[in-house]
Amino acid sequence: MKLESPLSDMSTWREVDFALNCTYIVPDQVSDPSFSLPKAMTSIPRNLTFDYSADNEQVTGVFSKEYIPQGTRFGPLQGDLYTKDSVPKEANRKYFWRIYSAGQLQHFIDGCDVQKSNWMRYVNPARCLAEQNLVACQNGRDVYFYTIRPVEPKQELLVWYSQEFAQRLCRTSLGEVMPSPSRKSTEAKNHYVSIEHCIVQEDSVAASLEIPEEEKKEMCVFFSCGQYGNTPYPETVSQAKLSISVLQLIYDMTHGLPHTSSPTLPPTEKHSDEEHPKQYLPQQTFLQDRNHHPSLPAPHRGLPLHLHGLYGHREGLVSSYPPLYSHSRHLQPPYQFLPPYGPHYPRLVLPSYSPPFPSIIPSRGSFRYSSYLGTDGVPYPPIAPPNLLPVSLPYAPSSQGGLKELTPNVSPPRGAPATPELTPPAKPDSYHPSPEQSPSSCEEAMNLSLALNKSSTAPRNGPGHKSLPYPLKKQNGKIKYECNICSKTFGQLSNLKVHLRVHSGERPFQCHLCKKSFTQLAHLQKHHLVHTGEKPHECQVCHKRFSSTSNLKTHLRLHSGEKPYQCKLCNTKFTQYIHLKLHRRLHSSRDRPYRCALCSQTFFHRFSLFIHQRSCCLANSSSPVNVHMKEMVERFDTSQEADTLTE
DNA sequence: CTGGGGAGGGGGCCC
DNA sequence: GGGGCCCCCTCCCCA
Repeated sequence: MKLESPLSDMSTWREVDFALNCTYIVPDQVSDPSFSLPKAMTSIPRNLTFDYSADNEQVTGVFSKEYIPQGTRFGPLQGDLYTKDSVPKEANRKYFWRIYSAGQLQHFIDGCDVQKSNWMRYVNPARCLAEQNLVACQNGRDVYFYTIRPVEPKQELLVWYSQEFAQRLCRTSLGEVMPSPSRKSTEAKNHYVSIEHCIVQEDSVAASLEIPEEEKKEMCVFFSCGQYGNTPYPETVSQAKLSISVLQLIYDMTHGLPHTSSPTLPPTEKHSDEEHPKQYLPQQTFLQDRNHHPSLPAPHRGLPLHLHGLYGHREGLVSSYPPLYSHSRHLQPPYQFLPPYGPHYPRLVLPSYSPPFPSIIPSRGSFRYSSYLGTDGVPYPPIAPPNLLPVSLPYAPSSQGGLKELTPNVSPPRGAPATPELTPPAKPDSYHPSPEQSPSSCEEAMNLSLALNKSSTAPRNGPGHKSLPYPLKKQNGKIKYECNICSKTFGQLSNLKVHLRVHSGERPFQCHLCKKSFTQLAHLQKHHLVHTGEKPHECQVCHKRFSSTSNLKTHLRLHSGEKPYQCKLCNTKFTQYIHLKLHRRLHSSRDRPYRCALCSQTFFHRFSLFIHQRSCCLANSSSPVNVHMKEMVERFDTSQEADTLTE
């Protein structure tokens, strides 16, 4: 059984890891005030679309219009903000999201009001892992949705909480109310039995684990709640306990039982999704999917919707099967993280994006960090030192509410899995959290700025944060402004501010005609030529006209005969670098002259071989880190920078 | 597969 | 300091 899907790589991520390592940022559409629709409708990004009910009266879900890569961030969620004490009495809590700070509930984001909220309110909760493609994370004080797998065109976006998110909810919602399985009371044992009976039947996964027999049941439950992999056992068990508690709460709530009764979940019934399209599945399907056991049954399809924890009968979502993501400390970067991408996915977050082999890269002025974006423009997954990261992003999407919704839609259960207030906030230590679940780790998840730079003197706030003192550096006697995300420096603050849009996803300049938006006015102005057909730049030789000087310059090479890009293997020359790149693919690996004596891998450049032998060849070749290093070396080897190096 | 054009994005410099 | 202009780079599309 292999657990090497891209998802398995993200399964160990904490919320901060999503913030750090997400590959693409998709900001909301900037609402046009002339639209007669509320922000919740108009803010939807271009690559998404709504699905409507048969009468076109209500939004029933959010679908992708095109392929969306794994590791894409949407958000943040917008809405009214309420503190615990300022929640209006008449508030509809079904769209509440709870925001925590230092383990304490800090405020709610209420997505109910379509004028104040954004499109994310319409994202439906996933019924099982198999269909979940978004994970909700609290980064800073915002909630973002990250794609945890590629989303195919016309696929519905379905979200569920991150592990940490769910744990916060559970911890504060359940408190001491739930029986702790660790007590091994009769009650708890019954609890185990019923859970096992209903959820963990035929589990061959746990059977394959080398854990004490008597504890496999706990593991099974744990697996059923979305956990898997080689998470250290004690931690795993604690997760199982938590999940059991949540399951029980859901069951009790939906059966009108007091929390402490032991559940007897209904027997398996077979219903097709067609018959009950919106019924929500418990986590047995997680077990199947995650562990590649397609043959395993998927019981409990007959469970009523609320039993699956989407929207409780009182208010909002109940977190019934949250723990999708282990918060294991053994974070592995998402090395298989680079699917194809589309034009809507700007390059983004490159935390501390120094070259991968800084100590051995020759110091050349032309060797820019952007080289490591790869020549195909796809950023490498960063190897981010844990103390360097983007925290809260600097620019909140512009909020232009004040519009009227034509077709009000405020009725769950369709809608995002909000985080309702189930019970009064619990005492922090109510269920003996493991070290991983300690308030400190909780704080880490919720207040990234505190968590990440505790030992650093670097500014704790995100770029563009109000209080951000832009880090200054002196280089050759000149003041440089440093980006605290990617450490790139700029001679002028304005340049840094523009640069920060790369990370924030802010695109303040929008084309009135096609609604495309840009980071710089000049780009918008250039773009306008697309619509006007204007071509201001004329070739003096053939009088052909071009919209940009760059394209004219490329064109002029045709007249001059200049072909600056040459293949080192066959000496073929090209006028454009992209052509050389495509050409080079034709050369098979045997054409690469530099071969590693240890692993037989070949390279175009000696220096690549040098890097390879000192970085990844000798290491365990199957480790994700090493796989990533190999990819980096491969990209370097085929990059323009490598060509410019002297032997 | 090659070659040409179109378009977008990042960043430096100057006003 | 902010904005405008310009250049370079990269990628995509298509013949």
